[in-house]
Amino acid sequence: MGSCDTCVVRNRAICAALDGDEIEVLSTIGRRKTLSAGDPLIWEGDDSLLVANVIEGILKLTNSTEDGREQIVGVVYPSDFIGRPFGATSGHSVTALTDARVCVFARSDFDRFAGEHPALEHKLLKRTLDELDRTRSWMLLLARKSAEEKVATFLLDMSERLIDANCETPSDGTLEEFDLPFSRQQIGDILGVTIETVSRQMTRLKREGILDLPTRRTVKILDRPALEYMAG
Amino acid sequence: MGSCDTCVVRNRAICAALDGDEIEVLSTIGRRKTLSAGDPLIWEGDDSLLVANVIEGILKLTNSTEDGREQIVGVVYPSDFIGRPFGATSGHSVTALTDARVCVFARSDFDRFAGEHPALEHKLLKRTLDELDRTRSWMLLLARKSAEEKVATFLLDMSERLIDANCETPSDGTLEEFDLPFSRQQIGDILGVTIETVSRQMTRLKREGILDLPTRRTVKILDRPALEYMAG
DNA sequence: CGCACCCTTGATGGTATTCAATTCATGTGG
DNA sequence: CCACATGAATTGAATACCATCAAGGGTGCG
Repeated sequence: MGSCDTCVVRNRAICAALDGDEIEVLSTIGRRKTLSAGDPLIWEGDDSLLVANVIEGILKLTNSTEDGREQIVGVVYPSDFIGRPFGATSGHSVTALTDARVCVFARSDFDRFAGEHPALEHKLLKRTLDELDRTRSWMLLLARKSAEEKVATFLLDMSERLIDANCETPSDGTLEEFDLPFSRQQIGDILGVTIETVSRQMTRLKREGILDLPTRRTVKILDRPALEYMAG
Repeated sequence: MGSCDTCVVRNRAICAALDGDEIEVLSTIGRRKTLSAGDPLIWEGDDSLLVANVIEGILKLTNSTEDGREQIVGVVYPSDFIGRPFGATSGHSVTALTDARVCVFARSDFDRFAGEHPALEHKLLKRTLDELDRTRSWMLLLARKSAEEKVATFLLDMSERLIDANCETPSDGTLEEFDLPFSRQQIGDILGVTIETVSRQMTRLKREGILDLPTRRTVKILDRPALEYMAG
């Protein structure tokens, strides 16, 4: 039932393309779903049965080899879109990293609705193009950067991404202290290195006075220029 | 001028979404452009001024670090779409790998036209979603696979991609002998390894009787199951 | 024929992985 | 409240893999 009126991402998600009447219809085909950290939503290779908008929380998209090596190929935040419309199967798994709430649609329902609402498809297209650009830039990091550069790039990337999420954002637009929403293992899975390598690079950055690590999840950037230099 | 009537990719490119009258209009805003192997079309970071359809030839999309390391983040074939509509800047360079012909549009013209033709945007959206899936799968290869697995995966991928291009395709849908459209250096840039590593893996595959390499550009798969096993 | 370019092959070294042990944080029950 | 268990993170040592550096081969083209 229509809870779109109170939806916190109503104006940031692709739904923003719709007017009051249209959103009313969309709300009849979608439903809220709550996930606990670690819960899977979609499995790699499965039939593409559902798509969703993220309302709250963080989820990972992963690809795996048969022998169990895993790579995080994307991370989605509130207002981001999940799933594979207009396609038979999902190319990757989707799993909640934190407790999360999503707004799910049966793919067939969504496909039909989208076909009738070009403005919605337009927003989805822009989002997908952005995501493709971001993904391609990340390929350079995965394929060519050293572990040091990877970790430095990752930390700078996080300090940007978490600005919205953090209400105490300073006006100059940089966030020097924040809590990582990822474990060391997950950071490794994002960067394509082992947990030990992540750990060693982090402690080195701390030892060199570029970072402070008050707790395992907290990062404080002390020397941003140096970090940017290391990012390559 | 309207050369769409004779365009060889008319029914495969996104233009297939348009009827006769519409294609007439589109043809007035697009123009053919011929590229020689090595010619750049778009530079990474530049303002996004043009988009294009590939008519003939193969082009690479690349990202580079400041110190000159290059990664091929995508390869486009005839009927594929190039460029960044609805966006300010291009995230990657586009360069012809072979002699090529493309159909270019000023981005602003294309954006306007696309906005008025939802069917075109729909096709573009599907293409972009496909490309995003492919790109994400490639991330697993770049980040986690060994050089051996990378080369094996690459060769299998090529044997699939080149089926269309090759008219003598056998009915069973596998292509066991083909010419690589890439130099060893370019293969390295695609796989995120050095040219020497590519060379060593190729000769090893030959020595083990899995491949034959009659010329530098020609590959003949002798033992596909073994190659698939190596691909991981 | 000779030059240029691409590719191959060899020797060496560096970086990240792997395996292993220890420390640290968190939560549970006595 | 503290001992203890559990899982995460760190640290260390040894190894493997790939990059780098360097030289030589082959192919095609003027």
